[in-house]
Amino acid sequence: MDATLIKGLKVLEALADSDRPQSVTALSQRLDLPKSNIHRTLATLVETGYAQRHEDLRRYSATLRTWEVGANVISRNFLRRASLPFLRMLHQETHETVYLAVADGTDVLYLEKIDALYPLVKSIRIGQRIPAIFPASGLALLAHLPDAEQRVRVCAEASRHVRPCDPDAILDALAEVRSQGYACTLSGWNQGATSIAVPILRPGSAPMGSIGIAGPAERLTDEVVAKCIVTIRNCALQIADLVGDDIP
Amino acid sequence: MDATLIKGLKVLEALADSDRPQSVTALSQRLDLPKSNIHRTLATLVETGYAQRHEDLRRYSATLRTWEVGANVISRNFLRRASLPFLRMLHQETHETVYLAVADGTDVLYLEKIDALYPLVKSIRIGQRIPAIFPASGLALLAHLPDAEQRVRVCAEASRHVRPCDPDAILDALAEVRSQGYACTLSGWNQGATSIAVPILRPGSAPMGSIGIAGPAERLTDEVVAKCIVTIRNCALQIADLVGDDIP
DNA sequence: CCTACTTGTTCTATTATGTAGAACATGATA
DNA sequence: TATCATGTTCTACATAATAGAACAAGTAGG
Repeated sequence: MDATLIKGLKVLEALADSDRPQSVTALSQRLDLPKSNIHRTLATLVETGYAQRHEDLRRYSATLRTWEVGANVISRNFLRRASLPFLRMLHQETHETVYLAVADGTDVLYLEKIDALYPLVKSIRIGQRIPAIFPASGLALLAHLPDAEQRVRVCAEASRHVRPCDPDAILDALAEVRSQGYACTLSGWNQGATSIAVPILRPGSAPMGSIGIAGPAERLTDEVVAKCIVTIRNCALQIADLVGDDIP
Repeated sequence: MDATLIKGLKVLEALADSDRPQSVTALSQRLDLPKSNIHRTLATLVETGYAQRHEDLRRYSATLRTWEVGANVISRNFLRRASLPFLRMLHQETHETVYLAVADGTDVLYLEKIDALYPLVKSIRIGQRIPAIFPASGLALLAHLPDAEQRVRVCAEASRHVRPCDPDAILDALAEVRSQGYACTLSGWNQGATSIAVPILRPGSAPMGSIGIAGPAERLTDEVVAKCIVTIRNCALQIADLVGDDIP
């Protein structure tokens, strides 16, 4: 129900992840909706300040309005607020890229990141969504789910990819991640990048998020990693305490 | 037109700037819409992932979905991307809070900020909107508008406030800001905070944005300020060059 | 324990409102 | 100039959203 609202949001999403302004017909084809429909929806979005017309009057793009509303939401996110000082500390100590991620369905969503002075070539982006089975941040989160839930999510996601990703292999890896308390991908998602992630755990419920560090394999040697893990784990514990106090 | 879409966006906005989850009736009163209307709109927002129900099933709040879509928009914003390295540099050199703002109607919108180690008590927030006539960032932007436009915006905004803000006094201040090339508020918006802002100018069109620095008056003495202005102005020039190359 | 009150949900008649498809306008391309 | 693609407007139509009330389910107070 509320088809108009759904369509409007879809149009907005389409505009938001387009590199260039979109024409009515382009959107019409992409969303499989009649042109007249898109036309009116865009008029409404322009009127409400969520979209704007390009100078040539033929193309439309998203304004910063969506971002502004979204910034409101994230600014109240308690996990992120609690984690920020620890991310800063972690960055200060390691000088590498550090991040905070949460689980969202079978994906991870990156809530915050502080880049190293020389950031990775293919670095993650704040607000980015990645299938949880690939990055360290995702593995750390999946590892501490109840077994049944874990299996469901891994299988659901693995089946979507053509790449060799055997569910059982992933589940085995997750078992190890759980026992050692952290996840480490050597060059899984980013080539040449090592990434370590530690879950933020609250006893008796699903992990709230994960924090971690990423950097080039040359800098993140075994010794460095070993040292980092202690620090990161410490941060995760403190964050969990902070959040636990406030959200029972 | 598209009343449903407008209502849906309004409900989403209302959720996004609520500290706590909102009930159907609360939203109904706040937006002056029938309960049944809100009820259905919320159901749609939940279905599309933009809102979620609280555990008690009686209250609703915004999910991170809006933020995620908005993050997509801001990540493509060229001014912000061009400015980021300079903001980092500025922060490295001064160790104070630095920011990037753009004009939006009679307001300024803060696109980016890097906090000092000990941030101001009442610091600005990324995504925050403030009447342009108050902060240094806004004055720097207003100062370089055509006179007519400037007058319109200042008067429009000044009339909305009960506080003593005489349009003519502001316009005089703006003339000075324009001639000296930067804006400086000693304790205008934040008490005890000094803020300096420099416009990012492109010849022949409205200023694209402003960058600046903010810190406690004790640290930002006259000498420090004088030194900062040179650096900031330099950054602004380089950003303008960068953006000018790409967006003709 | 019962009564009032608030709040969420469902129902229904009504009509407005958005829909689809085509026709029209516009401007670019060859 | 003719053709094509694309944006815009129109219109008859039926769907889909509306408002208001009625109903259900808790809550608080006496």
